Amino acid sequence: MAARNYSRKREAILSKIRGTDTHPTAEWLYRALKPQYPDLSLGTVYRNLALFRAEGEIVGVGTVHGQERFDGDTSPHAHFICTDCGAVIDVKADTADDRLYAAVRARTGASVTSHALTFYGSCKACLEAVTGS
Amino acid sequence: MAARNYSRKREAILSKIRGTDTHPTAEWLYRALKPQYPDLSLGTVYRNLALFRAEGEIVGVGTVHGQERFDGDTSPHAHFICTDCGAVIDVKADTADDRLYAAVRARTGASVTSHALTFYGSCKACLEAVTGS
DNA sequence: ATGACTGCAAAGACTTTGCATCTTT
DNA sequence: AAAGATGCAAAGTCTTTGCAGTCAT
Repeated sequence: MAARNYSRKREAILSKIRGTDTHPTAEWLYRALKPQYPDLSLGTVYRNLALFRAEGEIVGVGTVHGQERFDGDTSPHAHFICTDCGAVIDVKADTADDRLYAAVRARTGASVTSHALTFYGSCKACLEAVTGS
Repeated sequence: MAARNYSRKREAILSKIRGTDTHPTAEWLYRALKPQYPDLSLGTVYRNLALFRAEGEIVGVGTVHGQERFDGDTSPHAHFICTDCGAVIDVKADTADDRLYAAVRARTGASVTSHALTFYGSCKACLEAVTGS
């Protein structure tokens, strides 16, 4: 069962993810923690992210511009992803209720454990950058 | 404006995508077409997929087990993804209506152009493989 | 001590791209 | 001929992993 030992860096990584709403990449976390943990390695960040995800402590939001984005907020909510700048923004609205789960289950014969609702488009900042307003 | 020339292989790739509901990967398409087009290269598949996607002729469904999955059916519908075997199954149910789009727009100030609703879990086949039924 | 965690660097996997060649128009 | 499309192989990115050393229990 792979008993988990305490790890200062692991705590820092989890804390960092939970302390931001930018839905960071592994690289972002690495850079953010590097100043405080000069000997931190990217491999450790990846390893811990995989661990957190396996344990349900964080969630993957999907791949944006080739990099996986993570979310420390595991409560059900949707996301908006800017296809221009790659920003991932929380959207506190979600309509996938129990009835929908049941419907998917009925139609596919599968066991449904989670879902993701994601919107795409251009974020406010990118829109304004174009119009110059 | 990059006028497009006719290409036998391009047609075959698009046709292949549209002729399956497996939401294939680039590799899958490559293998599927290789017998009939022995000199087809993987690069060509990727190039055309990128082109189709840019033109809205196909849609990316997301990355599953590290590989992007494509869908030739661009009509609005949801997907179920089996986290065990990676199967991607169409779900003809979707609740993201205009009101939701408007809500996201209002909350984020962004322009919303599309969305994706994806369910995760274990597909029927994988469930049965476990129980041995 | 024993098992877990990490740094480092190499390896892996998927996708993109440069260039010469062949096709389409 | 001019512009576009492709094959091939190299390069690029992101992520995973083997190994030896370090830390937690």
